[in-house]
Amino acid sequence: MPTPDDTTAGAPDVLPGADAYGPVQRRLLVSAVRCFAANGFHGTTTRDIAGGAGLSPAALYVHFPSKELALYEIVRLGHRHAYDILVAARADGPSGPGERLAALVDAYTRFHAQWHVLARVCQYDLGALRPEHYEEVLRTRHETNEIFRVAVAAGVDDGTFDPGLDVRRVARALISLAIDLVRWYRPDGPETPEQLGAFTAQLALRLVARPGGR
Amino acid sequence: MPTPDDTTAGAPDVLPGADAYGPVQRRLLVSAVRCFAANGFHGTTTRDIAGGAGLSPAALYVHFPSKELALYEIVRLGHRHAYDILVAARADGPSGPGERLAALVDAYTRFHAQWHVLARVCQYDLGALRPEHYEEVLRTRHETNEIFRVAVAAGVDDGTFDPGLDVRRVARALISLAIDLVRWYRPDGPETPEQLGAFTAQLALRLVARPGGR
DNA sequence: GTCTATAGAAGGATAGAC
DNA sequence: GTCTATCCTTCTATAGAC
Repeated sequence: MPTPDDTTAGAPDVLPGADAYGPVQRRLLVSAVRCFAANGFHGTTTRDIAGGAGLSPAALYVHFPSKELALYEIVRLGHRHAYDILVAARADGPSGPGERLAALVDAYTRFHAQWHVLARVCQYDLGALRPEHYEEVLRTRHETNEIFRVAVAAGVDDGTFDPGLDVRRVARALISLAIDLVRWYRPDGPETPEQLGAFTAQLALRLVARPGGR
Repeated sequence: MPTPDDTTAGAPDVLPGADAYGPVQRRLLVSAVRCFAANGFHGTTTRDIAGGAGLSPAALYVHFPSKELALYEIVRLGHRHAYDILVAARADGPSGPGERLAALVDAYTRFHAQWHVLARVCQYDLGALRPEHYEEVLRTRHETNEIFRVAVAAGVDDGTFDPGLDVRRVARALISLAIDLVRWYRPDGPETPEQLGAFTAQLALRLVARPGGR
């Protein structure tokens, strides 16, 4: 669906929901995401960002009041998109706690693989946000994590999962499995996002399974 | 064992094996680890590092030829220490594949929690290393990961673990569980490194268990 | 080995022409 | 909205006194 042509009009492969921006803003955000992912916020200059979008250094400030606000826009977009994907996965079709949890882990893992450039920025550069922006992002993260905790708790409560599970810790582990891949995932590797999602979902079901059950 | 007194002589709580350095180098490295962990390599100035050690900006260059080499020293120390801990855990006592894998995951998790400030730098700031230093660190990481792959394979081969396991992917998942905690672990939280290690080791055994077995 | 002082380069952000 | 030019700050690293 997305074309790699980010010079003209295509929605680039590092920015979901890029349609919400004008073409120049979009090019700047795409350039910023790539720069931040490669060198971190503090390792990226405003000249890098503008240059990557084919603009002069000053042009950045026509579209964003500061480098930090460009980062905030990116991080907000990424977190919002991840949240939306989980909500959609949760609503998808009627199913029991196992299927539902597997769908969530699958979707969350696929998200981090498919948008790994953006996801990397969302995980590694949070500390560069100003305190008020950081707090706002943390709120979204909390809601996202809560989806997993509720999904694990549902299976524990109705007896589908191991009743002895520590819900918060298990949910945290599932989130770790999905997120940590931004540290090592490369799109030219042997695994597709779909394969990674399916495998991680399998692991999730192993983690919550009843001891003797199958 | 370590005292929080890093002004005079104590081995500080962010630098294992600090005895290998002189007192001033040690103070500089401790300051650098804390700064890098808090703000990243590019977000840290040489003044921050020197100031944190109670020295003038120029003093850093008496002990390290550049900021990057101070980072390299830190990252090398952290990776070496993690590797040593795994080798020690692997050698500890006679046991089957399950006990051995649990011991590895336990030790690796405890390491990342106990030395979370250092571990954070080792995970987040690798990209700031010069290429030749980065390559060297990658070699150590490969050896570390190999320990987990061998431990998983041993249990698969002798039938203790699920024979259908994908060894590389499962080992990678176990490593993810241990490493990802540097992203969220805080020492003032409700869990001790020991509790985290024990819990993650439990999860590891669930991941490798035979489908029907207990 | 530590300091003060500073060189020399690069960074974030702005001014003003077009 | 984009450009060139530049302000002013901050940065890494060095010079030279003590």
